[in-house]
Amino acid sequence: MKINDVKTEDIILKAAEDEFLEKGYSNAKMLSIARRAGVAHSMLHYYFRSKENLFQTIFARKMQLFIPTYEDLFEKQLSFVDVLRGIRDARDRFLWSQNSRMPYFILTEILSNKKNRGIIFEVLEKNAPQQMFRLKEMLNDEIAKGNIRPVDFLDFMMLLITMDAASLSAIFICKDADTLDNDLIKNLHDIYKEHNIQLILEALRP
Amino acid sequence: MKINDVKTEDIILKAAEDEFLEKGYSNAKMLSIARRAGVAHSMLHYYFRSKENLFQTIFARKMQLFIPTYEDLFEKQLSFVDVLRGIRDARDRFLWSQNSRMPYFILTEILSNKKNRGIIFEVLEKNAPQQMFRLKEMLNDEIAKGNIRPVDFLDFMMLLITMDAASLSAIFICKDADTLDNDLIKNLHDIYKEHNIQLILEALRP
DNA sequence: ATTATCTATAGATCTATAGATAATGC
DNA sequence: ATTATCTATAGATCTATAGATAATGC
Repeated sequence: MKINDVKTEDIILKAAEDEFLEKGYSNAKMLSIARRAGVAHSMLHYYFRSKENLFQTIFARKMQLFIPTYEDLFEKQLSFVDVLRGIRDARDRFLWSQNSRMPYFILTEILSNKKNRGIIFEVLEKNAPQQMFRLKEMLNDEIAKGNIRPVDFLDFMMLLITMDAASLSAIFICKDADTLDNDLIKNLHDIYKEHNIQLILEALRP
Repeated sequence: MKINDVKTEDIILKAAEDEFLEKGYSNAKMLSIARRAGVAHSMLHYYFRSKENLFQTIFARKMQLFIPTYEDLFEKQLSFVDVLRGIRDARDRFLWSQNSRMPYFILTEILSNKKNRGIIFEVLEKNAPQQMFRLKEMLNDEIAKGNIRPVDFLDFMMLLITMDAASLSAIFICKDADTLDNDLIKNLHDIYKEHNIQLILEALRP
């Protein structure tokens, strides 16, 4: 039974993930998730109690993939901007690779929902506390040097993540839209990355 | 009766607009709109037949405000970039002024929904056909001169609107978020405007 | 006589649970 | 004996409409 136990639970999680990403929390339906998973919908409640809980479980897990391999990033004595670039690349890979609706999802369901907004930071704090600490140190260093105006660390992170998610959402919408060729989309994607960092640093200039 | 007729219809429209902007199409409820408007919910169907229709009616009307006073923009012999800046400013004023959830709404309900995506273009084409024609001419001119790679006019417009709506959504989320001061938000807002145009022109370079 | 408004309710969903039945571990 | 699964259904909504009642125009 243990074997089947794990399997069913995972099948439900996968089905729920697809459903939530595709339709967002409110439009996602328990019956639809059950249908995707090929189980009776009472199973969703058996394993996860409620829709709310199923959602939370998925995204606490999903967000863990947000944590990239930061290990070596701080060993290289990189400049602040280069560290930001490194982190952004990891974030970008995560947002872009998984499912092209992911950035859009992060923006609409996580960032714009105060109740869910903390999830990202909780996961970061929990899974990469040392890296967060190092980054915070670097930020405060820049502030002390007068390169950046005083800003709260979490606000700073919020800024980075939100701008990224928004840009990638826009690119996803354009990609999915009409006759725009892939070449142009790739171009946009490459260019936004550097622009977003410059934009934020500019906005944070004292 | 004519007097009361118009009033009720407008009260419903206003209530529906608030509800749709706040919650999005799916989460908006007819009963909730009726409650906001202070009328029996059957009234919504009396005037607008269905939820779908009510939505369409509101946003066809709302989107008309998207059309700024472009009249003088093309008289001044401005460069292509400056025309883009002028149009962007008008778009920005519209998105920013109305209701701070407007950019977010445009992104999530209009742009990311294929069925609704045409609304913006329909309205533009209907209410500012000459300006659209002039802009199209300018774009094709830039393409002919080799400053911009060949791109469909509607795709180009889509790009501009989507990037703007996304950036403003991000800024709105940050604004609404935490302890970020208004100064910083204003900075971000000022800077993104020029960045977005540069980003798009860069991405469109041949 | 026509138009506007309200009350009541049909018919579809949707989340969640109760209770029966099947599968596994000991 | 315990765990997993299914069927059936309660209880809340939600959209939409039917039909009665009130308000206005002629």
